[in-house]
Amino acid sequence: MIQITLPDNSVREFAEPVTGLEIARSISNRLAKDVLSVSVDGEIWDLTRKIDHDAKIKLHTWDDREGKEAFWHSSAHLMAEAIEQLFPGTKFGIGPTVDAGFYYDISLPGEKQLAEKDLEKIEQKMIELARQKNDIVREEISKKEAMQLFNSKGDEFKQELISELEDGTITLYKHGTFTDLCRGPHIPNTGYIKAIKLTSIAGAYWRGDEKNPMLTRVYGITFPKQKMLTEYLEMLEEAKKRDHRKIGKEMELFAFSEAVGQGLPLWLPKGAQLRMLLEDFLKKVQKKYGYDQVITPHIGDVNLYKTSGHYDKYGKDSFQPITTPAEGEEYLLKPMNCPHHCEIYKVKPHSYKDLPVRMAEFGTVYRYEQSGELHGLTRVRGFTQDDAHIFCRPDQLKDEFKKVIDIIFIIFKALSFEDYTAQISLRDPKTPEKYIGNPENWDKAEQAIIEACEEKGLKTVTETGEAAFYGPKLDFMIKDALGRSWQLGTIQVDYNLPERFNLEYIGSDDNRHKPVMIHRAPFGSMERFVAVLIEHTAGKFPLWLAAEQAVVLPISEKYNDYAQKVSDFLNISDIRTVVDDRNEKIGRKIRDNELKRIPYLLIVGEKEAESETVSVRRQGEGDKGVMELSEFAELLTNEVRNQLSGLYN
RNA sequence: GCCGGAGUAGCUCAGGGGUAGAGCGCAUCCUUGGUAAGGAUGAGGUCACGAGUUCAAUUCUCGUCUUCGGCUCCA
Repeated sequence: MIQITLPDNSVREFAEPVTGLEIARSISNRLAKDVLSVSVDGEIWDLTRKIDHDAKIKLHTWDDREGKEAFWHSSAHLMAEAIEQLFPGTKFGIGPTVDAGFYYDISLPGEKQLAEKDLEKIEQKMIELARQKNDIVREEISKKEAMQLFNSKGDEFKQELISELEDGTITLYKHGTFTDLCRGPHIPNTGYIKAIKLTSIAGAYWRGDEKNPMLTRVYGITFPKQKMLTEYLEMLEEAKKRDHRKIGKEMELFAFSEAVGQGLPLWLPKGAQLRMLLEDFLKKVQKKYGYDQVITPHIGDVNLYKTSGHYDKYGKDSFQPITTPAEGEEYLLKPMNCPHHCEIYKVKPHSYKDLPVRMAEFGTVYRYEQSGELHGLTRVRGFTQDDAHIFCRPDQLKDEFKKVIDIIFIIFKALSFEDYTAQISLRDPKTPEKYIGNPENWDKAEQAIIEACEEKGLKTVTETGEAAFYGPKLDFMIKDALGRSWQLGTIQVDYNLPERFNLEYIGSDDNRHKPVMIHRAPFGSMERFVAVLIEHTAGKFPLWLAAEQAVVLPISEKYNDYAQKVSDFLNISDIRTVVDDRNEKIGRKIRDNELKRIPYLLIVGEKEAESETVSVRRQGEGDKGVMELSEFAELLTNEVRNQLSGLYN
């Protein structure tokens, strides 16, 4: 008797070894149709593999990551089969799954290059092969046999992979005419794959090392239903519409100019307005939390960055030093603000009573990012960090950390960022050489972060080995409406710079002590934050951030004067208002201004002019009825105040 | 930086060895209108830049720059 325990702890008994598929069938036919893979005592198996011992299992369908992975992994094999049939002699690297789909790294025979046109041919072939419903069969093989097999195929990539595997653990998967070295698991047969889209071709170095030959990487995605592919493609279209590069151009927020240089954003008036509103908001919050605003230059003596250690780390990847008429004098565009802030700390001696010192600056930094890495506003060569450094006593660390978390909460609330994850990055104790500072301090800092998060009720994920070389950190990742994850805010503990800059305070014991530094940037950088904000809101910013909060639309030119009066009144009431006095019909003005994403449209004609009112329309929501001017102003003021309540409470 | 696409009007894009087209936007005029596109006329382009092939290049070839998708690197 074999006892199979299901996730709900119910137990099913089978007289003989049983496959995942058979178990699913014993539960329901529907499940048998949907199931893609099975976990057996935590290990993911093929559905067709016999379970010959008592086990805890879980059946995975398309709704589970494990199910999708088996499906896409099999799809990668199917693609490889199609490519091998179309281009005999192709060598194969690796073909794993990714977040959305899969890829396979291949090396085509001779000088053959794959072009976009070829993708369609491969898709066709894949569909043809999928329809054959070939069983995907697992086979255990000795290392020697495996080597011989791929040697006969002349595939040095697979041989390299095999050479690193242990004998007795090597498995092959076969279907149709194709055999691959693979750990699995796979779906039972290729017929499950109904809809196929190969999405792109890219170059990729073998094993991710630029010293190795470059392979051709083919990306694709597949689905068990045609309809799912259609929906996926529609979702991609939706994502394109939200792209901050597109919206930024459309709304005239920012631009790039070849004449100025790659990766150097130009903030247009409306983008600058948006950015300044964000900065002013954060400045107010920071003031409330006891920060002092400072200002430092854009360049600094190269020795400053040698002291800080940034020269070693960024020097070769950065803009080259600026020389001066003086012999041997060199300056660097600053890659970081912290060295300057350390020097500010050193301007005068500090008593333990002065701490914490909190220094904030919207500091613009320059880093020579690789040209291929530049991307809209999310990765640029000159950007402004909403940087601040907190110099505190070790006993203040946790408290200060908690206060920074509070600031981040206020910001997230003001921008309705609800779906975020917080990641604690700790050092990897196995590689102490990667980190500087003594382990005792590291322990204290890591503990302080963990406790601060707990006390703030922050749900976190912990990643070991992801810490910066100088200290552990807490990062905030925001998911946009399409589920893509972006890293924004960061809080980092640093014992390194106080050491390097020899920072001190006089303790109550009259001795000199080293302060602890916290680096923090709730937005991360203004550029990236605005990019994410654009994608999150699709350009429909919350009222408090809209460059134009209301637009007055006169029904005809006869009411332009009244419209101007309305606009003047609202502007005096601190509501950013403009007038659309173009010679157009009201329907046209409504359409154009809706598309400009202005939150409130105020229609004024004969009735409104007589009664000193406005007819209010909310962007995306339509007619809201007629209101007194003062009533409308109050409505907006309250809405803004409500959005910024974190600041005022 | 590497691999592969792309660069035509302000924007989105079509075209193609004989010096260019659409829609939107813009300008002027008509229209003076009540909740998502009123009408007419017109102005805009060294077809990214440089070289080569050719009687002739925006079109073909090469290089450069920029940009897009990846890779690598990285806050």
